[in-house]
Amino acid sequence: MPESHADDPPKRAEMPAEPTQASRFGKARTAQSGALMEDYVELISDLIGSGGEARPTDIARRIGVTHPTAIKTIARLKREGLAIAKPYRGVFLTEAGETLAERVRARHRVVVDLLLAVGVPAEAAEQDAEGLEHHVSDATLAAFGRFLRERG
Amino acid sequence: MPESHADDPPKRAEMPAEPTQASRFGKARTAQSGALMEDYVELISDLIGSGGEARPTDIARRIGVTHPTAIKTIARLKREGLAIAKPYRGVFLTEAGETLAERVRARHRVVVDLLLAVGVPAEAAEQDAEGLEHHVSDATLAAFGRFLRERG
DNA sequence: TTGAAACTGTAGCCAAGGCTACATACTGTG
DNA sequence: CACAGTATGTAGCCTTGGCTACAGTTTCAA
Repeated sequence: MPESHADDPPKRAEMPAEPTQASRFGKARTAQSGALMEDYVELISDLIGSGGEARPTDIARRIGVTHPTAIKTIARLKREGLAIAKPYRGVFLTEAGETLAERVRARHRVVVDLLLAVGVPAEAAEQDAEGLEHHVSDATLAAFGRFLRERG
Repeated sequence: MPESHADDPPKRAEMPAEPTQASRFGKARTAQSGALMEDYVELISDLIGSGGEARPTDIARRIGVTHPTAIKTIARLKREGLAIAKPYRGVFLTEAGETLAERVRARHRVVVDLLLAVGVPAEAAEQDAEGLEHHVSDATLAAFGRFLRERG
């Protein structure tokens, strides 16, 4: 969404969400934006790591969307400097993309492990983690790690 | 999004996501759709329960958006049978809306408690719960409840 | 080597969820 | 009771993330 246009001076009428107690909502909402990107980056990294190639069609199938949707998102990945892709030649991650992928993957693991540790059935854990992981803050992630370590 | 159009017969070219191992993504994505609705419904219920009125401006401020955005979302709530609102007269929940609100509230509590129980700092717990709760499946919620009861 | 099949890409549409700008209704004071 | 100020509502625009339809490339097997 509003990807920092750097043009605020004019007027700015209604300033929403001055830090009242409940503007926690805003945070969750904004965070949600990057979720898709993270999924793509993680998947691309996996595909390359385990097979060699990340083709748009495979990505689309794995994410569960049609290929034009995947291609459009990949274009956005490129715009944001996370991936590179020449037409008909597969998708690759930039340095930044790889870094992000690694971070996402690590977080995913911790979330799944935490869910399992508190007794969530394996299947649900894997499935829910996909949705949950994008909303886990650093503080919470750290707490999860601690919990897992302290009761192995 | 594509809210079940009941019109598939024609052609349907590309069927995305036949249950391959990784179509778990789709689930998380779809679930995300209802998140906003849930937040609104919960908030409206809170406002009514604790003060008497749920006005669009208050809702907007609490959610952290401008009032036209809130009004538009409230319109959607009405369309979906979760709320009723006559112009200039505040927003109220339907039976269905109240039921949903109660369910959301209960889930929120469990999620926060679970986070606290595994050692997440209170502030982060409250904040993250807002984003996490919409992705917690029934199975996982049940597991959370069990965990809390069995050690707590 | 040549074509059919599969993959890739483009165009154009839609709904959700944001925003700003403007218009209208309410309400409470003076 | 009038009117200023606030709350509501409307219009119109934007981006994201979906989709279908169609067009252009590659590739692989006859």
